[in-house]
Amino acid sequence: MLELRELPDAHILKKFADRYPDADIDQILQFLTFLHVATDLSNGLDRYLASHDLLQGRWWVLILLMREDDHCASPSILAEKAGVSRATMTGLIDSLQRDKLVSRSTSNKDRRQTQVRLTRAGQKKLDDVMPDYYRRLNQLMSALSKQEGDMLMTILSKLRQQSAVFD
Amino acid sequence: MLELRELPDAHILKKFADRYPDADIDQILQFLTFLHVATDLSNGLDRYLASHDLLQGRWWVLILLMREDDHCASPSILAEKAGVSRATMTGLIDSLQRDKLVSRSTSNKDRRQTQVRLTRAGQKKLDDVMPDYYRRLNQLMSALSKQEGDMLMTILSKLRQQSAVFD
DNA sequence: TGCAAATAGTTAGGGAGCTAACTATAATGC
DNA sequence: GCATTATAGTTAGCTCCCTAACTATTTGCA
Repeated sequence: MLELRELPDAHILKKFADRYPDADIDQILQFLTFLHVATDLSNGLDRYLASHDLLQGRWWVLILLMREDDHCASPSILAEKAGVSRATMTGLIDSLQRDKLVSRSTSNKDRRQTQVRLTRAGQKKLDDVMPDYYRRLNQLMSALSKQEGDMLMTILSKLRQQSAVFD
Repeated sequence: MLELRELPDAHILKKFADRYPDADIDQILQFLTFLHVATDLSNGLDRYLASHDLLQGRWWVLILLMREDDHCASPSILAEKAGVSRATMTGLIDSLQRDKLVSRSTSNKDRRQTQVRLTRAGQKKLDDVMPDYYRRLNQLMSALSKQEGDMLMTILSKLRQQSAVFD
């Protein structure tokens, strides 16, 4: 996602609105600011995770595995839940396995399937990362009042319902 | 940014809250949903732009050039305003130049500097892309009332002020 | 039963982002 | 006035994402 360090000022917005009459300045600012702030936060999260030799993709795989009662899942399931392609998941699992945070084994029932398992080192990695992550998240989200938090969820839900507008 | 197709349910959140006492379930859901919706919209925007042979990075360079009165800027300025590294900007300009949407020329005043200029074809590309983009944006943001739009900007501003929490 | 279709995972190749190192030019300062 | 330092841009090599194509295995149906 683009960082968009310079949002348009009034002069520029007018220039675009003149050439493109459908442009609605408030809507443009809301949308671009939304993407801008989300990108900022996402990059910030990645910087924090990088200090623990993780990034969002690898981190999320560990979390998905910890969610499972037996700490196991197949690459396909992980790919689907993480929202990445199976090919990308292969790479993420490769790199986590290299760091011994997960292990791979072939399923006995279906020899096409691989079982990915969270190792003890993987659980320890999460135990290192998560408490501080939650503390930082708490600091971030405490900037919003209870009402604002509720309103944010309402707004996000309405935007999500429109997510096909670009298709 | 991660797509996070499966947000946690109550059972999973409890499991994490038990192991990590600092976890605040509402805050986690707000934050993950925020990143999730933003990623959805960003991916949607990319899909729309891809139908015009653009992605956010290339598209934003064209917009930044159109903002300038003489439709010119240096790679450094463009990199700074787009929020990408100068190296990335070199690649974006290379590919836009290959498609003849921008041109490069060396500045006479400072021979280290390059002038990047929006070509007529580049302007035409924007004229193809922007009206429909604004119409789709209008449809998206019209899901929010005036109050909700204002509240969104307030919330985003508060979150942005906390963007250093992950540092 | 045996062959076609479906499924799981990986590999190959491409795009866009990054940092670090390099080249060319300009500015500064002894 | 020349050497040092700073600046503009590019190149090289990395990550992580993608799609398409490939291999191995299982399923299903004639």
